[in-house]
Parts: sequence; C-alpha cells; structure tokens
Amino acid sequence: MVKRTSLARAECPIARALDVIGDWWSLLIIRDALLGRRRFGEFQKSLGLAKNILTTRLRTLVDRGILQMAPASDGSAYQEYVPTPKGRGIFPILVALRQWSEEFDEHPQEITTLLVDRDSRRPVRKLELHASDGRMLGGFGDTTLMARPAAKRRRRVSN
Amino acid sequence: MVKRTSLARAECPIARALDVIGDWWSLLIIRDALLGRRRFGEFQKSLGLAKNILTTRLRTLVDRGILQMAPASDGSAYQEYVPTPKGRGIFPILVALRQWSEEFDEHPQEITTLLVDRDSRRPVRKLELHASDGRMLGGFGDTTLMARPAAKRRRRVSN
DNA sequence: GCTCCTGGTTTAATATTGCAACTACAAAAT
DNA sequence: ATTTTGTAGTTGCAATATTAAACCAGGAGC
Repeated sequence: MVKRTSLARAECPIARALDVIGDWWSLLIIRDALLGRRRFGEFQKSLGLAKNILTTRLRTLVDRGILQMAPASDGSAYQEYVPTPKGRGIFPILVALRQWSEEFDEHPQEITTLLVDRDSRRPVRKLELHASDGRMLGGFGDTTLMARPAAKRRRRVSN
Repeated sequence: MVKRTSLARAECPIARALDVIGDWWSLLIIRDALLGRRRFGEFQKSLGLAKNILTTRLRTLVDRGILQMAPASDGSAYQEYVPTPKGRGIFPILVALRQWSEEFDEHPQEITTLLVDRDSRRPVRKLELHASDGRMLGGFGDTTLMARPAAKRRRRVSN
C-alpha cells in the first residue's frame, strides 16, 4: 500500500496533532462547530465541500473524540455534532492560525472578521507564551526542546 | 476542473492560514526549519518523505514567503532553506498544536520531547489569551467574532 | 399516496500523493 | 584523471483523495 504515512505514533506531539486535525476540512469543521454550527447541512452549506467528504470527516472527528453525536436538540429526530472538551481544546490552535494570518497575510484587508473579547467587545491580544516563572517568552529563540523525563513507574526501585 | 478548492481568498483568516500551511508536510518542514534544519537532505532524512514531495513543498513554502533560499553557509556551493520572519511567526501555531497533544492525546507517554524555556530549562506554561485590558480569557466561550471595521480609505468624506 | 427536506451513500472523472528509479552535478577518494 | 559518493532534485507510474452529481432512505407536510 502506498497509503499516506500515519503520524499517530510519532514522537513529536506536533506530528501527532497533525495526524488528527492536520487537514483542511477537519479544522474548518471544528472552527464551525466552535462557532455553534451543529448539523450536517449547516457544515455543508457553510464550507461548500462535497457531502461524502463531510461524511467521512465527521466520522473520523467523532472517532477521534473531537466531536460527539447528540441525539437531537431542536425537536427534529436528526442528530447533531457537538464538540467534546478535546474539541474545544482546539480553540487556541485556531486563534494562533488566525493571528498568524492577521499578522502576515499579504492581503489583510480581505479578512473580514475579528476575534473580540465577549465582554468588552474589543479585540483580543496576541497569544502569549510564558516561562514557568511567568517571564514572557518571545519567538522560538527563547525556547528549546528537551527530552521528556520518562514517566514514573510505580513499584520499581530504580530504572 | 475538479481542482482542490483554494482558500487563499477566504474571508476567514483561519481558512487563509490553512491554505498556506494546512498540510502535514509543510508544517513539519517548518517545525524542522525552526529547529535549525536547513538542507534538503536534512529535511528528507528527518521527515522520511518522498523527495519529490519535499521538492514541491519547499518550493511553495519559498513562494509563500515562509522559507527563503540562502546561497550557502557551510562552504559548499549548495543552498539552504531558512525561515523568514513570516516563517518564524508560525511558532505559536506549533506551540498550540504541541500543547493540544500534550493535553488530549490518548497516549501521552509516547511523546518524548518537551518545550522548555531556554534559560530556566523548565517547561513553558500554556499559551494564554488575554483581553485588551489584560483579563485572561479562558476557552472559546469568552470570545466572539465581530465584523471587522472596514479599512479606512484616504480622501473620502463618507462612505 | 405523493412530494420535499435532511442526511447521507455511490459512482465516475480528475487531481494529488507516494514510491522507486533515474539524472545532473559538485566533492571526495583513488 | 577517473571513479565513487553525496546532494538535490525530476520523471513515471500506481495508489489514494477530492470533487460533483446522481441516487436513496426516512420523516414531515399536504
């Protein structure tokens, strides 16, 4: 099989994340789901993708625990797709993508939406990365990768 | 044409970002580039992807202004791919992906690297989103999307 | 019953991806 | 000077993914 290589078991957490949400439509579906869209038809109209693809994407998102199928809600005996906590956890990724476009896109005037704080209705700040002691970290130069200490195993004296 | 739909001109900045970096390999190449990898062969060995794919990915990353080709560096008359500022701006996206995996992955023990502050060598905090007045915002429920105010046009009295 | 709407599945054409083999050329070894 | 190795690709073909469009089933409306 020439199958697309799976990154599910990669050591790099970024690769692992991409294995799950690293495709166009999936992330856009999640974006829509976080905006409150719930129904097959809503996603399809909003995204304009082929229905069979929407079908498969919804299925894998459910399989991966990002969306959940809920039996109904507005009466009709259809079902809805609602984000799980794991799905809601994708929010920062979407914010990071958004802010990157806002900062670097060639045609920022074409961007028509703005992420605002619900209370003040004013734009949010850029995502911030802090060290454990609270110092704010700038770009990637302020960080390094380290080997993760092996997980503790119970009931073993040494290892 | 059944061509893959382009999101380059989408109104949503997330879609626009995905149009550029919304594929597996591109993001992994950028990750490697930010880790200091520079050469075709380094990327290929590290990622294990087919060379023709690496070729096309590198080309589009250069076209899109994320990587830059630099003439040499270590003597040899070959060239290198180095991240531009726009490329370095992708760092927060990678951090967000990483943290999402760390928090929600089913097998977190398989993740072997840890992002640490360069000075203290201690793990970084989670990315934080703040309102313009500094209040920390939690999940997606604390924010809304608004229409972006139209860009100012010079020399027009009203609009 | 007949028809429309929702939420899909199936099909066939087209596009993209992946692998392997091949090329071109510079560097290093003999 | 000639062979060998390493780098950075290209080419061809098979496998897979995406798309649009046609089809289908169940429920609601008439």
